[in-house]
Amino acid sequence: MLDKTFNPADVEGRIYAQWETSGAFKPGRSGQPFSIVIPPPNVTGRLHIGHALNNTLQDILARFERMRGKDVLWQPGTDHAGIATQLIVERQLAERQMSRVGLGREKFLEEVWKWKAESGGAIVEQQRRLGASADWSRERFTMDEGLSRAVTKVFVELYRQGLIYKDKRLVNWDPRLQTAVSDLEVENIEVKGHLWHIRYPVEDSDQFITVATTRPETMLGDTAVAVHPDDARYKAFVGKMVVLPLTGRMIPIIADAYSDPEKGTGAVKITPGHDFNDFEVGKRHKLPLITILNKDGTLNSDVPAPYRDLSREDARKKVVADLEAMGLLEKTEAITHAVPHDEKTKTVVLEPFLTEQWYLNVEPLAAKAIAAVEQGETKFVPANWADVFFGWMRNIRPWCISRQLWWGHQIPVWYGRKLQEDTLGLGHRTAAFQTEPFCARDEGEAIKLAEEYYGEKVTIVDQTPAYASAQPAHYDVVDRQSIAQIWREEDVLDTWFSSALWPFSTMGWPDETAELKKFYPTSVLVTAFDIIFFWVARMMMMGTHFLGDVPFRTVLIHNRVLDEAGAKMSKTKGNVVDPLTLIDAYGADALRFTLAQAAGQNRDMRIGPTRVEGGRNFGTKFWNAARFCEMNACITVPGFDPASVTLTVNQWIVAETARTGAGITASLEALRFNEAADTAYHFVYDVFCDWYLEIAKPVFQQGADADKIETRATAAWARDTILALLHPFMPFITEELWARTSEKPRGSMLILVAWPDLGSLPKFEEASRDMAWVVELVKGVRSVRAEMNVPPSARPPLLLKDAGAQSKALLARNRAIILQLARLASAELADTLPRGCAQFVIGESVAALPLGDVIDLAKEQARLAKDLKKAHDEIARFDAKLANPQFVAKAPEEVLAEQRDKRAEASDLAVRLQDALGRLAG
RNA sequence: GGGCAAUUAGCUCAGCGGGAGAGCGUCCCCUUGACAUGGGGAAGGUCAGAGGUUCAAUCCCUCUAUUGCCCACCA
Repeated sequence: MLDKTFNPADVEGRIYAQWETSGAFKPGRSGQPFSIVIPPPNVTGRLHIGHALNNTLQDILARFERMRGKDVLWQPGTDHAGIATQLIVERQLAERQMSRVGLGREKFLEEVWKWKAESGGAIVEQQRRLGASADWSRERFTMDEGLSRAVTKVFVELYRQGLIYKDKRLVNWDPRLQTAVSDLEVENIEVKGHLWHIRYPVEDSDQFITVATTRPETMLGDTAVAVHPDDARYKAFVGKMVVLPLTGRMIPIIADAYSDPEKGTGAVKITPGHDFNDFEVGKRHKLPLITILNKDGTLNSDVPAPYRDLSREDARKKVVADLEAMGLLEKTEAITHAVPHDEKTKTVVLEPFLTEQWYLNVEPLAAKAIAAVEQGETKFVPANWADVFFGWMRNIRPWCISRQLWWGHQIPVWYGRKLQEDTLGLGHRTAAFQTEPFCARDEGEAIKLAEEYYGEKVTIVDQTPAYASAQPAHYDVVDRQSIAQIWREEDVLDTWFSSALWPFSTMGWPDETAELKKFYPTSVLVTAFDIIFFWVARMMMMGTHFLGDVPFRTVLIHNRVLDEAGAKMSKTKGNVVDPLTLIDAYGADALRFTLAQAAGQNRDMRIGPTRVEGGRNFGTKFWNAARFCEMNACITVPGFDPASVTLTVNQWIVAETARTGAGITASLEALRFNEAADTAYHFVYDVFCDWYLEIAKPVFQQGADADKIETRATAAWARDTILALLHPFMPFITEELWARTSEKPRGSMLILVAWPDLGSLPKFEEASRDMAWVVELVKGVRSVRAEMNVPPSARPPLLLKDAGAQSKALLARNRAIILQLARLASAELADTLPRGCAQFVIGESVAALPLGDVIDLAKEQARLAKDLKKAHDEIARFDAKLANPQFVAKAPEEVLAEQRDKRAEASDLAVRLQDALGRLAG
């Protein structure tokens, strides 16, 4: 006997283990391939509600297609998440009074791997808690050996194709981590700031030229002032020099169209070393470039002594104060402006900083990816996301792929240098310090390349020699025993570089594996819109470039999960909804079903305890329906043919179940999860429980034996079918019921049961018409009873007046059901109605409850009058339409006929209501 | 500054060229043998506003307003 409620905590773990050990998650069946790669979460992360949604949708598809007989590969794994992970480990080291630099690269990486081993399983365990049916035996990690091999191959090939190159230019620099970040990792945040107007004295005059800036400290690196060539105010100044305050340097006033006369003062300070635009201006005018910052963001030794080693913030204050003291600060305006921040922490202000970095010229790759989407080889769902994809791809810029981190794929480039023999120990030949990059798959190949290049033996040194970038005066530290040396590039690759290969690197590429052949391109990628650029676009580029085919046929973009109040979840706000807490409280099925129901196409979804409670209640409802079946001996009958049932109610539920199954199937095929979930929800509540099981009750209690047998078998069939249809959404509760609602153990777990094939079942149209009439009649009685305050315990008779032959037959056939559901003593035909009836119209008939003297005449009159008014309103609406000659002339015939029918219906209704009112009065 | 999306019942959202839907909440009734994590009934909406297309517009088009998001080098 089933308990009154389902207790998820008792069964989820057990059932999950059964699935996993049975091999149900593994591919290898004979059907058509269906594959999904999971967006790999950060290996040391924890499951948040966004993951829960993302994984739920994938799992629904995986389970659905598996039941449909496809050979499903759901590829799981995790991402090494360079910056995030390195930061965590550094923080832990700091707590132990240790540091990354103090440990050194090798030891530090050992620490990271240790941490990965400790915490790396957590998120995967959480995905299991959710019920994810991924093939864990294939779990991959972006830094594991196979994937690293793919990364190296891709890098080397792109390098040799000339698409990867090193360049010295401004990058977005994170002074805290001391690494470059890509454009995408920058978030411009509006902050309150100031616009300082600073006077620069013009040489040999008592005049000033005033520039406006939000970053006054950068003036220490100014190398020009630019004005617009057509700006009459400043024409006379062009070509003159100004004395840069605080430094005394002389810098030119130049004319450049970059300067916008409308903005600021119309004259703009040019700092090529610390501003992307100024960098370009500097190039155009061959201006010197001065870097004023150290890598940690403090001011370096190229600024006047009072400012050295100050933080950016302190330097700003001091510069402003000093200028003010000198009377060179014209005014200070309070403004709000966008300032580049680190996209993840949103706290660190990034600086444009001149460094040498590795870049990938993505333009040719983007062209292929764009073409693939244009040709429909990959489809976006919803389709409008393709425009977002196109918009970015068509304006794509070189991707800065190097990071000054230790945790990540170390760039497979070795630098070599060769000392001229005659310079050994002498220290005067700069040529000796020329370095040459060798891009290679491994050290051996690098040595080979270098030896070919230098024509002599090469030795490896551990890391960049101190003298590699040193000045010639340091010659004497040279290791004289080696003439030619190579050392490996210390930088690592952007995490997204390896993620971009995920769809094929996880399948064994670059080897030509059976998986690749069968499962690439993958069927669908399920992800959120915020990583279209970071991830989707880059997978598209790498896939089309290296595999010659797109990585996925469909990209399903789902929306973000907000908290119940509609706010974005963030740790700082403390409104993060933890999916594990929800699973603990309501069960994984409840969370999954709620997420699926909320997964509309357009809007962000709001999820919180009250919503999930609804999902839990749904599970309980169905659980109890199954419990009712169990109590009434509804046992799955092997070989039962739903097409063979004879009772109206059974024919009806067979047809309704088939309709529901078709609806869910179509919705899932179209990736409309909310539609599929809603269809199931309403079928269970409104059809199966509220009507079918209620009607089955009297059958089970006092029906004929043959009817009982058929209804039991049909109920069991319908229940089993619903279990299967619900399984993708609520795998645990359905699996548990599947196991517990059969006398003998079933042959297979539900996870591998075939998706219900309902297409060939008869429609049972007559039974459906019967039931529609019964439902309408019962609802009519209930409505009257409630409104007329007929006590629930009272069992009045029902009289049916003016019934036609069909209604008479319907009443006769379904009398028992009607009496039970409407709580009536009798239901008979009548030619006339006694006084004091509560009446309602059903079809051509009038149904009446004779209430005698207890009837509240005024109330009944009002009720009927209200209905009558409604009918009259409708008639008026249809008349207006039908009286329009344009409508009659132009509307399609079937629409016209439909409108006439409806008009007639409303008109008949009005007549009968009028009669009823008349009887009431008379 | 450019782009995208949204605006439907008190709240959260579906829907979508031919008679306005769900969940939650509210109100009334019911502890009836599957389920009170339940059942029955009801109230509640000129589908943001203004134009246009159409025989017909909540739905298509344009504009406006409001909100949210994305992108952008703005001193």
